[in-house]
Amino acid sequence: MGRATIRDVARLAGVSPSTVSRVLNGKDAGHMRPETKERVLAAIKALDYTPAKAARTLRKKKTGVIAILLPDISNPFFSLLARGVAAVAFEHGLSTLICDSDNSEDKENRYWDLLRAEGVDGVVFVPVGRPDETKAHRLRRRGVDIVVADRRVEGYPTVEADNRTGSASLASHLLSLGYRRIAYLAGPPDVSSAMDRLEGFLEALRGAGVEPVAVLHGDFTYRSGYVLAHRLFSRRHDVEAIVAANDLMAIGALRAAEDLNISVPNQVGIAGFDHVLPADLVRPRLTTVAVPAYEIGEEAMRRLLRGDNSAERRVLPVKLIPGESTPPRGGDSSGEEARRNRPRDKS
Amino acid sequence: MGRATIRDVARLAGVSPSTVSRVLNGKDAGHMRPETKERVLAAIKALDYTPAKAARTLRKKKTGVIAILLPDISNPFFSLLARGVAAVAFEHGLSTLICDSDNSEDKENRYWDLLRAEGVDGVVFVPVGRPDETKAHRLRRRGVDIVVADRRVEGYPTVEADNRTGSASLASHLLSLGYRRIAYLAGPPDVSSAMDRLEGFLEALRGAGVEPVAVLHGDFTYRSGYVLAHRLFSRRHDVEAIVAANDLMAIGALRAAEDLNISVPNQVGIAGFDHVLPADLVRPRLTTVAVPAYEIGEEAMRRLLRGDNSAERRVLPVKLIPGESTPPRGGDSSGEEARRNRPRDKS
DNA sequence: TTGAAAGCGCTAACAG
DNA sequence: CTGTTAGCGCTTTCAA
Repeated sequence: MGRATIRDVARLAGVSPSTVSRVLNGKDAGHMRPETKERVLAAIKALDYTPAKAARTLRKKKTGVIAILLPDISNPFFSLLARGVAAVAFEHGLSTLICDSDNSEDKENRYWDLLRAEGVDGVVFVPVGRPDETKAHRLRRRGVDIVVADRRVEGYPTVEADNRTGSASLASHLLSLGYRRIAYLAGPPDVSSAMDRLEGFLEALRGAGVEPVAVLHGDFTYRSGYVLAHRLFSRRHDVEAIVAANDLMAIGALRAAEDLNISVPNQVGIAGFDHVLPADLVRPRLTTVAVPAYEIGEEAMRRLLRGDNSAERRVLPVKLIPGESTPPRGGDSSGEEARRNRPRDKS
Repeated sequence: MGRATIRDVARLAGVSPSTVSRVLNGKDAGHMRPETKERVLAAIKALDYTPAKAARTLRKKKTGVIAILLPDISNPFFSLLARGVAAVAFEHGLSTLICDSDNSEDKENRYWDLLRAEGVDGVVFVPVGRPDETKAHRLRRRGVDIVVADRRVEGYPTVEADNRTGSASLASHLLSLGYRRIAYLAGPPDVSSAMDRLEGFLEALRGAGVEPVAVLHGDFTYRSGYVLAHRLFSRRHDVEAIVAANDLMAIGALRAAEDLNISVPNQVGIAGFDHVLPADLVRPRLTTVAVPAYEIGEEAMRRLLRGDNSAERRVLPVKLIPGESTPPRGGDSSGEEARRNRPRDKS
């Protein structure tokens, strides 16, 4: 019933606990009689022995556990990122504790306390907003490495996507297709990736002498995309395209248009960011920018393993994915597709 | 640098370690001088002390960690279920270790070993296929509770959805709408929920004297739905409806139809199961059956907390969600919607 | 090449 | 009401 201990194994093998420990830890390099080792191994198998991690942790002050603290595991972008982290961790014999802060800074802070008590060896952190750095700092001071993923936090190693460039290329793409009256549904102002996307977009637009017809801030959820687009459509009737800071918001906008009998892409074009699965499932297929979520997770975990604590930013490239939701429009585009009718619907 | 210990706190507060421990564990019920407690609390704060979990675990033989072992965290159904588990666990001060077996029985088995070493207090288990019960049994023999979620494993407590009834009601729904030539895209034969859905469906069909035109097995992924439907369409041209064992496969079928220029729902109706977010995002909106994934997770975790080890099955109700992907067709339906043209496309 | 002994940080009798 | 003591299961000097 009660699990076997190292002493049980030692007794059965007729050796001392230290010897068993040495076998367990591969500290028998060369200088251990093969026969002794055999006996120990046999005893381990006979008793179905597994070393208690807690005891080992207590001695070594290493838990073999890393955590990933993120805002919402049911968001496909984050679950992909988490998979990337876990895969690399698993390869290196580390366990992954997934902590879902549920988009709440309060819960996030409670998780920091938990992680501290748990004694995790490292944390991949996707902050909810502008994080209360003190919590993270305290852990860090105790020698726990922290790598921030997908977003930026001052003074921390970061692995993120090239949001600025990607967003700029999306803007150029739309401009080249003939879109001019463009509204932007941004993410939360305190999230770096959201702001990078917004700024990259505006910069490219302004570089071409174009001003957005509106910039509204949401919170990256499907719901907020729907609400913002709905509001926008009821206020303005001249929008040619809506660009959202992520795919879920873009899909929300798509649904809002649908509910208002505004045809996409005939009357209005829509684009997103991330290239998560739903962006491909939706019709018209979303024009978006592919962000390598899984790879961001992998790279963040690798930095953790490397103990790379420099505040350096690692930026992964992104890729424009043209979809059917933004067909060519107006006069100056290449226009290989037949022009759709684009009557403007009043109200 | 090195974290403070209980002795440091005791020294600073001028008390013994046991007193600090008592404060920490709320074992001061009534009989502790308030002033003493104050001093301890002050010392704890002054030293920014957090008890080391490893040491506590070593003594109490409880880690305060539960695990959820599942096939794919990036599947929206499972990530929702995981959230339900984690939410209840968090409420009770337990940490959740999410283990993603990546649909591989081998990885699943390696995770069992890890969980054993980790000394988790309980496991919510969504098996990949028909699980190698020996691994789970060994843990169980050590007093670790295991609750199986979403699927059934002989001899284990189970929390699942009423797949059979839900699938039967979906079948009846389609029959009442006038569908007769129906193909079924099933899940893996060794997964109980897949088989329950299949059997419930066939039973209802046969109860009405109808035989399915085909039954093909896939693996619950979007991809397999696409492939199977593609194959089906190229072999038969008389299918009136495709019903898939889950929404992702149904969406795959939707895309296959699209790629073959078969109009949904005009030429063929499509239905799924689960009611995950993508089912609502897709157009036509999918007819499906809502499965309470989050609640399954919550209930599984609650059983774990209760130590309810009986092999009893807890079955949660599901709900038919009619969508636009299966409009009324043929003669015997109520037909509140205008009939669509339904020419059969050859090739 | 192996064993003995000390102790990681905490909790739980048992005293007082 | 509080302190003393004895480990939990493991690793790691230090000796032999």
